[in-house]
Amino acid sequence: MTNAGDPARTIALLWRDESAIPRKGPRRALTLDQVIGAAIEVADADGLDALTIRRVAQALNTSPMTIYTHVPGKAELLDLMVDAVYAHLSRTATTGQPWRARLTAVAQDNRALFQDHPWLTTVSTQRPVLGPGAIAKYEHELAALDGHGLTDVQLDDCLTYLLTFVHASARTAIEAQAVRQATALTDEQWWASAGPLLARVLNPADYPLATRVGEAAGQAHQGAYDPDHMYEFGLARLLDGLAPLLDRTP
Amino acid sequence: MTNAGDPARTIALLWRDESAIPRKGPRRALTLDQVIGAAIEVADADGLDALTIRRVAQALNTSPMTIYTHVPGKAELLDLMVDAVYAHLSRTATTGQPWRARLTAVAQDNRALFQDHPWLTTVSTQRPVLGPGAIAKYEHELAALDGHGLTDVQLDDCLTYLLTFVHASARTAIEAQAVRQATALTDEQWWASAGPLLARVLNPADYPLATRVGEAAGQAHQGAYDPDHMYEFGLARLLDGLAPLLDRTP
DNA sequence: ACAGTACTCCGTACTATGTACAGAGTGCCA
DNA sequence: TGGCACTCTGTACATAGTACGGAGTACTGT
Repeated sequence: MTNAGDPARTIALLWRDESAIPRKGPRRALTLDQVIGAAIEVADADGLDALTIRRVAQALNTSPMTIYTHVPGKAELLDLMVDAVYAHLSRTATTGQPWRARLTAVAQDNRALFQDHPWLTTVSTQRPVLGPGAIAKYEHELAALDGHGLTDVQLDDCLTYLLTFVHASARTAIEAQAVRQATALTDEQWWASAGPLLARVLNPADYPLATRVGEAAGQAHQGAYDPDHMYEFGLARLLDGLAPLLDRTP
Repeated sequence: MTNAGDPARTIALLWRDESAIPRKGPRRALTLDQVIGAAIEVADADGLDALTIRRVAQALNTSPMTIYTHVPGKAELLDLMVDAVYAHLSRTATTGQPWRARLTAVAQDNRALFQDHPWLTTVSTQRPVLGPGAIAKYEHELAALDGHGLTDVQLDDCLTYLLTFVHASARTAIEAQAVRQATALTDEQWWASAGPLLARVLNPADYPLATRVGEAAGQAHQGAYDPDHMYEFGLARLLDGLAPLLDRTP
């Protein structure tokens, strides 16, 4: 989805390169930031599916094609949206604290970002968006890992590993919520409808572990995946896994 | 995307419930499995975006609307596709081996699955597809974790944690590849185009860590994220993180 | 045997979306 | 003051999912 078209144009837009701004023609009624802001509002409110050029234009009281005078296409608009929310990421200061606290804060900040902008879990961000927001975020997060004798490559590895985890667990959480809304069924209702049917076709003796564990997990998390629990559990494992690398220099 | 519509209908389809098969009307020219198979072939070859009802119909030499006599809609078709590929997952036998080997095998099997069916990383699988393939997969994978004194809930937690990791890292790998194909640029070409521009707008002094580490990581992985390296690194950390839970009973 | 009816198959058509194109108007620069 | 680069906008096209309805088919109860 992201990163289509001319990289030069995208980078000029991301960094608001003055030299790329045309000097002729009528005064524009909107700024780029207004377009990006409107797009983010739409996506925050109704998700990526609802993010259409027409919808953004409507929010800005203009015509769809006007959007294209600010942005080459939808893919570039997404890149700009991503960088904009990265720029506003809350960056908890944790200098001097132990590494577990610092990494927990980084994870927490990212988790909050995904909660505020659920669509962010959905956009592909390969060939990472190289805007000022993204770079600043990277700088801040690397700082949380610095000073433990890691090589530069390891620094990047550890951070990527952490962010991948937060991304994935946020994605799961958001998806669960989205499905619930889309279906307009609570998990209990869904199970009430699907459960009996499943019982008719599924023979527990064929899948002893699956039925036992599935039931136990379902009970424990009241009928569904529990995103908060998954996050807590995963983060604890993740930090334990990094300990051998980070506990050398305190 | 997935899990829309009537859960009862979906489950009946997933389990090929005989009692849900109509007894009247003309003999059908296609079986459900043919439809699913054709859909999987399309998605394997050209990705989820290319998976359209019209395309599946074409592959089966029939009309688009005929597909709808087999499947209520595209969402249900996706559920069926997911369960079908789960059913064919390679299940490496590892009974008796140490837990690290067993979990590595589970991860590897899933990784291979994602490589064979890249679209699988993209489909939302919340409110997990409860078909025979998915359950059999769950049963097999739980077995790899069983016998270390974990509670049922912990069993589920650990497995989910592992699968989330494999899913996320596969997703990153696939996305990187997809972008490369879509852009028709190699990473070197892309950087050649974007690099100089970036150098003009980005002041390295503002982001010392980011530029240093970014460059080091870029060099080490020859210009881009290296999915294989990310997977190896992540899996090692992941197993280290699970060790405190699993090393108690051998 | 025969009607009724619940199916399958499929052409048509509606809606939504990204975006190309072209025309009209506007304001900087030589 | 002309010219041209640019903005704004209406129209239009291609591609989706899928609702609808009609024609034909085969199982069911009489």
